Amino acid sequence: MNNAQYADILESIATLRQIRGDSPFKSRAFENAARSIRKMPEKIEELIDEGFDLTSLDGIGKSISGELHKIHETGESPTHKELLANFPDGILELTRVEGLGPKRIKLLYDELGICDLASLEIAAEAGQISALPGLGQKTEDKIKSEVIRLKNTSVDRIPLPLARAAGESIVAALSKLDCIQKIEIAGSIRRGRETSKDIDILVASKDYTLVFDTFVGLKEVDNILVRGDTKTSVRLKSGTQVDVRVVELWQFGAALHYFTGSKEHNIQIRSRAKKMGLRINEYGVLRLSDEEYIASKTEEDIFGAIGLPWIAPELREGGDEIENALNGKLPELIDKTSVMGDLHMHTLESDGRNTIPEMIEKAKSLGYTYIAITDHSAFVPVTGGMTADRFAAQIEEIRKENEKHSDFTLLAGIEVDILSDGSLDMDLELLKVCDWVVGSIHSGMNMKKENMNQRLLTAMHSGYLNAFGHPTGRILGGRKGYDYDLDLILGAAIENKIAFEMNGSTGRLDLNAEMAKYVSQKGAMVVLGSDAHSTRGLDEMRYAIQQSRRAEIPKSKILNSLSAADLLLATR
DNA sequence: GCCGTTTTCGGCCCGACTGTTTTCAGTCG
Repeated sequence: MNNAQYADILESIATLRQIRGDSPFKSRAFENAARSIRKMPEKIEELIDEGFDLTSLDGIGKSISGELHKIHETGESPTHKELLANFPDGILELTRVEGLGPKRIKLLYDELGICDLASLEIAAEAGQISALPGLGQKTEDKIKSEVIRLKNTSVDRIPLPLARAAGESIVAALSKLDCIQKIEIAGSIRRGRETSKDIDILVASKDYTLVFDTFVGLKEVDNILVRGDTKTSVRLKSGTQVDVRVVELWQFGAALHYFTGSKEHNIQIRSRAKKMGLRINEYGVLRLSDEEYIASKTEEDIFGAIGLPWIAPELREGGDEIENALNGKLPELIDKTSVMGDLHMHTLESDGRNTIPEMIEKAKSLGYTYIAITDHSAFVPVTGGMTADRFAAQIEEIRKENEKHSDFTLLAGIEVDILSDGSLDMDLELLKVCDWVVGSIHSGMNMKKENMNQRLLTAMHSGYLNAFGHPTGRILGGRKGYDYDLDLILGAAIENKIAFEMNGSTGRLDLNAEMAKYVSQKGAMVVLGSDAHSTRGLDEMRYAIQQSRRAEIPKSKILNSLSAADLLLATR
């Protein structure tokens, strides 16, 4: 059983206990433990086998440690089992219904026996819900439309790049208003979580009405969920929820911090403030003794008021970031200026849409001093990949093009297919003379684990690879990824100086932050790549950068933070 | 259930919005 499965059980316990009406603090304890386990790179099973004391982990005490041991031994938690005996399994799906929380779910179950979406729909159609105390016609109508919506949507979370793109389009539209003084995407998108449940946008303006009128009138908007004085939420036609919050300019920093979250980070920050005789809300830091706001304008002010340095949004997940901030142990994070070049991109030579000079021009505008062109090899026909002849010709072309630039280096590279037997889909002599080789899997992804291990080991030991492209093969919200023994392949990669890629392209984010942190801590180098198929695609480097920040990867572990000359030395 | 800049016991963030209420509970982030 992997960490996610342990976390799922703890989360299920948390939700069921809420519905049962237990202390909300006990529920939260299970949620905290679940989150802690989910983002931990070490495998909980191995820790238990090694006799590691789980209570030393964040949010895990004696009781939950005991649960975890029982799950390890028997595959099931007694607490979970007991809860499931009281409530049918399907009751958990009711939490997806907007407007239904634990109290109402319990009421619906106790009074009407509602235990899943199907029985909820029947009761709503029969008018039984509006007859319950505290619930009326509007609630019943809303439930009906929610059931219809949920029947048509299987996923509740959308991949970060899509969420950000949707958010930026709304920001662009609202920014046309003269009354907007400041506008920023907040929430999980700002923190760089790989999927988002909704899009949070913060606005500073004096004309709240105009902002909201414009917002709800946008063509992407399907319907208005709530509209108040300072906050409006809509659902887009795509199904995504967007929340817009408007504050005064002087409150922007406080509001940005509040609206960025995470929820657990905010709880910890506010608890700390409380102990210092302060109260933090979205308007600022309030000194309780005289009810004066002592900080509001910037996030730095908010953190400063409680004796902390500014903490990067990517770190605000309610883990150990506050403790680290206090001890001066916040990791140094890279930013876009740390990335000197992009080492994964495609051109018209395979399935890209732009020429080499066009890619160079865009790369220069991003501040890069080098790029590697890495068109596909021929194995997967749909990519229009290169045969040996074509690759040889492209290397020539790249050498000539490189001559034209004094302040920029164009590297000859390739994204070569790792074939089923682990051999590489290219003339090996050419791999030897080119500058940069990304090895990737694009076929036979469902191979059995043992075979995949052998395939990758063969490739890793070939002596030709510089990087392992999109190393898990997962697609966000889609494909799960290849099955192989990470530690085994990681060892071979380190031995052969092969970097693991953090691929920023839409839908991939592969490696993700958790795995990247793991491989980096184990000693592997990481390379950030856009996997661009057009000049615009080069912008997706920012997702690789942001995930590397979440993973707390130091600059010294990022291969393309080196200059071209040092990169070539390091990969010899 | 967890945890400790005041704590091994007693706290555990804070406010907006809605609907069903005649003053507030429930939900949400």
